[in-house]
Amino acid sequence: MSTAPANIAILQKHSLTMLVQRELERMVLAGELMAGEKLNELALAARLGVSRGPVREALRALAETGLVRLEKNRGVFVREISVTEADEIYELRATLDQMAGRKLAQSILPEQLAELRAVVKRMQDAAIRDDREGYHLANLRFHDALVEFAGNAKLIQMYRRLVNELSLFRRHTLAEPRRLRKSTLEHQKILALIAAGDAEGAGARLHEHAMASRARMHTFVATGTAPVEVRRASNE
Amino acid sequence: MSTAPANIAILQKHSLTMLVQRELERMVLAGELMAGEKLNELALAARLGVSRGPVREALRALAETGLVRLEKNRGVFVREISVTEADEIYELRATLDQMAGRKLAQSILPEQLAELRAVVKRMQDAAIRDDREGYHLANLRFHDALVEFAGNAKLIQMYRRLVNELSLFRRHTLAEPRRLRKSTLEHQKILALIAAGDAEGAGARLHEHAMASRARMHTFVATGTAPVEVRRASNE
DNA sequence: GGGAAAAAGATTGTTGACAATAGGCAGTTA
DNA sequence: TAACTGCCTATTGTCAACAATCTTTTTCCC
Repeated sequence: MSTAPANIAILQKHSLTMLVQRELERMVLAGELMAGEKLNELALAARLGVSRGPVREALRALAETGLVRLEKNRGVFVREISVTEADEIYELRATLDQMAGRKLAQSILPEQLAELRAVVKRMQDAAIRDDREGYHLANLRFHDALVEFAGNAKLIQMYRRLVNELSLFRRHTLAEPRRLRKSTLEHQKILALIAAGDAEGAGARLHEHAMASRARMHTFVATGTAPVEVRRASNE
Repeated sequence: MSTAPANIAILQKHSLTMLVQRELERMVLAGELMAGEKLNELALAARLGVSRGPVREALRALAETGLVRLEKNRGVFVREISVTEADEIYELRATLDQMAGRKLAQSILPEQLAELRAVVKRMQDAAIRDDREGYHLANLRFHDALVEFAGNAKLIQMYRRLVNELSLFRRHTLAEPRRLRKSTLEHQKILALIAAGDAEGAGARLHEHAMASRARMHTFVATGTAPVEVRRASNE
């Protein structure tokens, strides 16, 4: 445990409800609470060292963000995202990505461009090392930063909510090495279009990019395996 | 009051928290609770005939939807939407409208088309009678139906949340009669594009449509009056 | 009279207790 | 054996009381 003064300072700014909400969200996103799992109020309260009140309030809030589902008199469950719903989210995300790309191409600052390039570099390194987890994290960060830099607070809020919900979908189709390298190139291309100020081009490319990952999800669901990349006639 | 059996049935399906949440949302959207107003938990509980528990839970949920704002140890306030934020919402809504139009143009059913045409008819009638309230309602319904018929549950959920938040923005720039008639024509044009299956055209037109209303909002905010329509050289 | 300090009041944050419901178990009946 | 009935337990829904914090009013000093 940490020092008492620090905890006091934290409590002065945040209520227990907010802390519990944040912690529960973390647990869900980290997979400590699994999709479909039933959440016992008393058990959670005991685990977090608070009473049921704050836990209930936090769960009500989380239900609104889509991370949990309430059933009257039956309890709270970590939400399960169906293929249909995941599909809808992918589609929406494609639209939001497109909007972000369009906006960012018209407004990007040098330091933002530098950060995005650094992230792509991390993706590249991860791809070379075949570090799928690292690649995945960098990929998330790339798109999050893209949307963040677009400068629309509501957009980033909605985008993050969608990404969170999607994380409840069955664990990501971990791609094969070839896909990682190819995807890195796609990100570089997107970044180039943004840097060039090509709003429509960047937007279209991002939309495609998101829809392609939606298609891969479908293939994965249908076959139960990562889709085999069709070997292109070109190099590699 | 209604009959006892009916109330029992309602309570069996919905908890007090859910009922309170729904009622509070209604009150906020109806303007019974005004933007910026402080909400007293005890007063609300008394007014609704429940204890503070359900009220607090409902308020936590509403905070997540953006209708209220929480300040620790200070209370809950009906959210106020700044011009900046309204601007962001308008922009996002334009993107979502575009997506809805694109999708709907590829999938619309005869009965959906009929319903949308009926709504436009209501707009037309309201415009002729100079019934601004009626026009406004029909306009809301048109866009809501459009998004609903697009067939993406997440999309409609997001869209409605944005529209709700926007209703907290200072009361709508009630347009002059000429604008009403012109706007009706725009809706007819949009519907025609959708009916013709022109996905890109419908989407683009809807985006424009939403961005124009954003621009009118800005003019309204800047001048404090409804923007005067620039008389076009063409026929009325 | 003005302003700071202190006390009083009001409101929120948190807790524990009670009531109501769902789900499981045993016992009974056909 | 299968299905039904009635208890029992675990869990959720709701409430009221207590503690902590903020706000307002009063008091006191200059």
